[in-house]
Amino acid sequence: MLDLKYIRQNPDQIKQNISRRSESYKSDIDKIFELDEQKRKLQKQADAFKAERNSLSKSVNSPEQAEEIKEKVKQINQEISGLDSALDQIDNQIKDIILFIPNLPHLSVPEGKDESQNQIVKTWGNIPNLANPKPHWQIAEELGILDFENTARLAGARLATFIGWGAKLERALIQFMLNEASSAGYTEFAPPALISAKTLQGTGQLPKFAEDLYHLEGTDQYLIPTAEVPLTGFYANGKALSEAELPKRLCAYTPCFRSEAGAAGRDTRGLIRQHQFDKVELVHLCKPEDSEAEHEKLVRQAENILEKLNLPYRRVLLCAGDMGFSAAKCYDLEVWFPSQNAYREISSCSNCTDFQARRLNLKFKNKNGTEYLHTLNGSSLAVGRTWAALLENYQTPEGFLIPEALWPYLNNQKIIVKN
RNA sequence: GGAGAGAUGGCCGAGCGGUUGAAGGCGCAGCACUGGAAAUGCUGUAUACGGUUCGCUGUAUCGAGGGUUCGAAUCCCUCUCUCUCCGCCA
Repeated sequence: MLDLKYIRQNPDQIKQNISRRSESYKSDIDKIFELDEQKRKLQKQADAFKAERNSLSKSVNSPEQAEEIKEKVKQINQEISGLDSALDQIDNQIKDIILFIPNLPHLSVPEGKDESQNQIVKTWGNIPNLANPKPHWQIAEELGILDFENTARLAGARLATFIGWGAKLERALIQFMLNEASSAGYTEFAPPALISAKTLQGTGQLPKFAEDLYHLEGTDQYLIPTAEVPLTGFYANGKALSEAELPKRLCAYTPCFRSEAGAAGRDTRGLIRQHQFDKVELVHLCKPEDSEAEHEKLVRQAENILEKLNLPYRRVLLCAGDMGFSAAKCYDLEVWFPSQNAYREISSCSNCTDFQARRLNLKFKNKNGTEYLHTLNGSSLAVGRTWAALLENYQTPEGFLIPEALWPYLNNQKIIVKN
């Protein structure tokens, strides 16, 4: 959520910046500016009436005196309730608009409307030299370690079952990723996969992206689309964190659930786009002045996983028009998929500045009072896509090789072949 | 799911219709005392929004929402959460 006070003071600057995402937000800013002016005018009037009522009530010392002012206060109360309900209405109107406006792009974010204008920051690793690379689903189904067909009958499309070494590899990757985060100083969490509408509003998935989520009928709960939601929301309990405990660096493995509305026809085969997938997520909570450095640190932590698994990847800085709703700046990590002859997203690392913190009321305390935190999140990594990338990049005619970093997690198994 | 008890500032805890935005204590900060510290003493110590001549000042907030009243932390209603007991259950 943008800062109302900041909109009030710098409407033109905000309009200019937000239109880097899309011109359509300019009129929203104008509307908010207008409503805010009305609101302050009404509040001033209401406060004056309330002050008068308070001083009249305080002046009462006897029942007789109360009789004298009853009529007067009743009139004042009528004025107040009229003004208060008008204020309420304006507040709701502002909220209805502001909750749908995305974060302002950071100054270092390049101009651009879509992914074609993203900037490749770096490229790492050697692309394997494979004659006719098979896609991961073919390798996996030949080995009998991944199933889509029976799963579709059991549960529906865009869902998979890992079997045997496939299941073990999935579990090993989770364990490996969590251990890497732990040894880098992250605190491990195991949050619920159910989350309230309120928290989703706090992190920015609601109200705008409701159709992307699974909603539990008859409740205000949803399945989490990412552990970012419970982790970022965890300390939003109204109590400010102390400056000394910052930065907080959290990690969690969770399943993630996405309806993939609007993705019909895209990535229909394989593990790239599923309704349920595993992910290890990193979240940083820090002081505003630290968030850029924390962002670099977070991306490096995710890159470290790819490097230890020796998977070729590149880092991409997203342009203003391609960033997610809550992000002010975002790096995507893209891993090489030989069968597609392309890099595909495997992690998205965002600096959300104070955007989520303001929605969640997430603050810390310093000498001068309280201040909104900056929140950052990133995958480290999407497990299913990592699983798929390993099979493709390490494929052999008979199966695939396990990268050395995972040997300890798989009883020193070094290669998976058909038995 | 059933029965009961409770929710007050960073923490503990008083208040149960008006000078209470909230006693008292703890904690924290500053000052004094000290060679330094402890102990002691004094002073200060919620948040949000608005106005401001930037000194202040108005409004709101005692789990949340609504009601009664000239006036609500205090009375009434609804909801949420926590604890205890019972039931059910991985």
